[in-house]
Order: sequence, then C-alpha cells, then structure tokens
Amino acid sequence: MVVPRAGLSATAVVDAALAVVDEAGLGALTLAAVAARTGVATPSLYKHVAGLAELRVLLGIRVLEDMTGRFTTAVLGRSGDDAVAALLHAYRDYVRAHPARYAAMPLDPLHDPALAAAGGKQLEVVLATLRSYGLTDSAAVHTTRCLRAVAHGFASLEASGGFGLPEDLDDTYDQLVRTVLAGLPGN
Amino acid sequence: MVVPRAGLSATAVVDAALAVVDEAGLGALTLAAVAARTGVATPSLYKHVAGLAELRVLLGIRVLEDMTGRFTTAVLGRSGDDAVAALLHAYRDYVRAHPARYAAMPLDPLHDPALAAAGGKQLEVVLATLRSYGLTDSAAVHTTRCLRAVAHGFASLEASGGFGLPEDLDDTYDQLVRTVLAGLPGN
DNA sequence: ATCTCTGGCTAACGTCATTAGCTTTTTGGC
DNA sequence: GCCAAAAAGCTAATGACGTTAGCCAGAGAT
Repeated sequence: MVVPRAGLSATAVVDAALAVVDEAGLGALTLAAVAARTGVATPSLYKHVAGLAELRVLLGIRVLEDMTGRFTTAVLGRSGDDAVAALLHAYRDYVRAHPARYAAMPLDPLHDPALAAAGGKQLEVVLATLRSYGLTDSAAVHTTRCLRAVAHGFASLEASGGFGLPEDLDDTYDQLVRTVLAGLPGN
Repeated sequence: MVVPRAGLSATAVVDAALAVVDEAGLGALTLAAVAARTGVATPSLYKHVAGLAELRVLLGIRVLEDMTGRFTTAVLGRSGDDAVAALLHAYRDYVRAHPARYAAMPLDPLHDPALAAAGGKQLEVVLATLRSYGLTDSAAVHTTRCLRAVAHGFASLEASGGFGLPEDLDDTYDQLVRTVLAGLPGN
C-alpha cells in the first residue's frame, strides 16, 4: 500500500485538539475527534501522546501559556491600578474570545508537575504587576488570589452563560474592577 | 423468580446520584454507578429518569435548592453588610462542605426551563438581601452579579485546589469580603 | 542492500449510554 | 376476589469511546 504519512507530532496533535475544543466545546474533545481531524486512526495518536489524560494536560499547558502571553503584553508599559485593570480586562477578554479553550485550562496547575512551570509563570506575571504596591510576600499572595478569584469568577460565569438578565455585562465588570482597585493599598 | 422490587423513584435515583457524586466526584456520575448503588440494572433507571442528561438536570435542581436553603438561613435576622457577609461565607462554606456536589450545580440555570425556577429562587434571596441598600433594580442586578462572581470564583478555585501556596485561605477570603463590602453603597 | 526504528494500521476488549422488547408485579375497576 | 392494564423490573443488542496488542511499510543509517 502506498499511503503517505500524516507526519504527526505531539504538537500537531495538541493543535488539532485545540481546534476541536474551539469548534465544538470541551465536551467534544475525544481522541476519535482529534484523530479524524488529523486524518489518522485513533490508536495512531498513541504514538505521540500517552492517552486522553495526557492530551488534556498538554492542552492545559498550551492554554496556560497562551493566556500568560496575553497578560504579559497587557501589562507592558503599565503600572499600579492601570496595570491591574489591564490584567483583569485581559483575563476577561481572553475567556470571551476562547470560552471553550478556557474551560480546558486547569484551575490547579501547581498540583501537577507537568503544569507547574506554566502555572508558575502566569503567577509571576501577576506578582510582578503587584510589586509596585509594595506588598510583602504574603500580602501579595492574598491579593493575587483575590484578583484571580474575581477574574475567574466573572469570566467563567459569563462564558457559561451564567448571567441571564439583560443588563450590560461591561457595566458589571467595570463596577467589579473598580471595587477591586479600591481595595488595593494606597486607595 | 421471586425478586422483590427495588421500589425506586425519580427522587431516589437523584439521591443515589448525589451520593455517587459526593463519594467519587462528578466525573464518576454514570448511570451504571447509580444503578449499582440502587441495586438495579442500568436500563431500569430509564423508568424513572429520561437519561443521563435529565439526571444531571435533576441533580442540578437539587443542589441549587440545597444551597438556597443554606443561604436563606444564613441571612435570617441579618441585614446590610452583616447579611451580605453571611451570604458570602455561606456560599464558601457550602462549597467546602460539598465540593463535588457544587461542581454538579449548573452555572446558567436561567437558560434551562427546568432549572429556571430553582435558579430564580436563589437569585431572589440575594436580591432581597441587597434591598436594604436601596439599590435600584438595575444596580441591584450588577451588584448581585459581582457578589456571585466573587463567591463562585473563590469557592470554585478553592474547591479545585487552585490555591497552591501555603497562605491561609480564611485570611484571603476575609480580605476579599472586606473589599466587596467596601464597594457597596454607603461605605 | 539490509537492519532497525518510527509511525502508521487493524483487530479486539471493556465501559458506558441508549433502545427494544420481554416478564413480572402491582393496582384499579368491576 | 378477578382481571386487565400500567408500572417496574429484566436481558440482549447497538454504537461511541479509550485503550492495548500486534502487524506492516517506509525511511535512514550502516
């Protein structure tokens, strides 16, 4: 038989998985779907990825790094409240742009060795943003947690259609961001 | 054969589903597991429940109502900041007590006719709690959303082990609650 | 030219949801 | 009390999926 090779790689498999998730939601992430998209039989994926569980982890890393990149450019050249607001808006914007992808992001990256590095980098960006407030290490951690809780809470609810009433969501988020900024040192 | 009937009902099936979720997590919620727990063959469950999708909805209603009950008792006899703080703490406490169950709660109840009633009741409790601040209808909605985003964000991150560092989570939540209360009218 | 590794394949199995169709129990009307 | 019909259970079968085992072709190195 003369069948040209698909020329797959772990990266290409994750690319396909990302496309599947973007198009059909996290629930549609199945090895069968990824195989179909890459033009390969399902078991062939095991040559590049250990299984569905590992694919999910690799996808998580990808999304984590993707978000970190956006955050980094969002805070570039900003500081103080300006930077924090940019961070919060970048978070929401990312989730709005890629809701299904966001659902693929692990919420506890630090607990998986494979994800810890990517999670740590994202944490670093936030901690760096807070540095100008002169927060001590522990205080910075508490504040980072608050920022994350607020951004994740709002964004995940918005992405899953959790806000059913017609009021403008931009207004709600502005109010939330204002409240958070007011709670930072020096305000 | 003389096989006594199991005497199942939709309610009993949901009870079993809840037990499965509490013990083994939402990912373990399978008709096979529920059937095993109720001592019945898997297809027999279809006599009481239309399928896994409906079971999930019924479970969602149950959890939603359960939470609403806690919220109601939490705000009883309180008002203003005191009531809002009680609400936020009741939210977190519920999720800590039943993390897997919370994951079974739909975030967008208003979009499913079957869930809308239960979701609306929960919303009512929060809106009633905010009444003493004299917020107009639209402002009350924005504030309710903020409260929900904060509570859901923190609680879901905590429940999924999203806070990896050793700092005390009670301290973080206190800070968050304080910030939110400070953002309410009259503070 | 051959050897070996790599990346594909098919076949098979177990788990799950779901449907169809059968049997037994319960129950309501008489 | 008796009988029909509805209710509640069952087994068997199907199809999607993940996963494993084992086979085969092509590419590169020797």
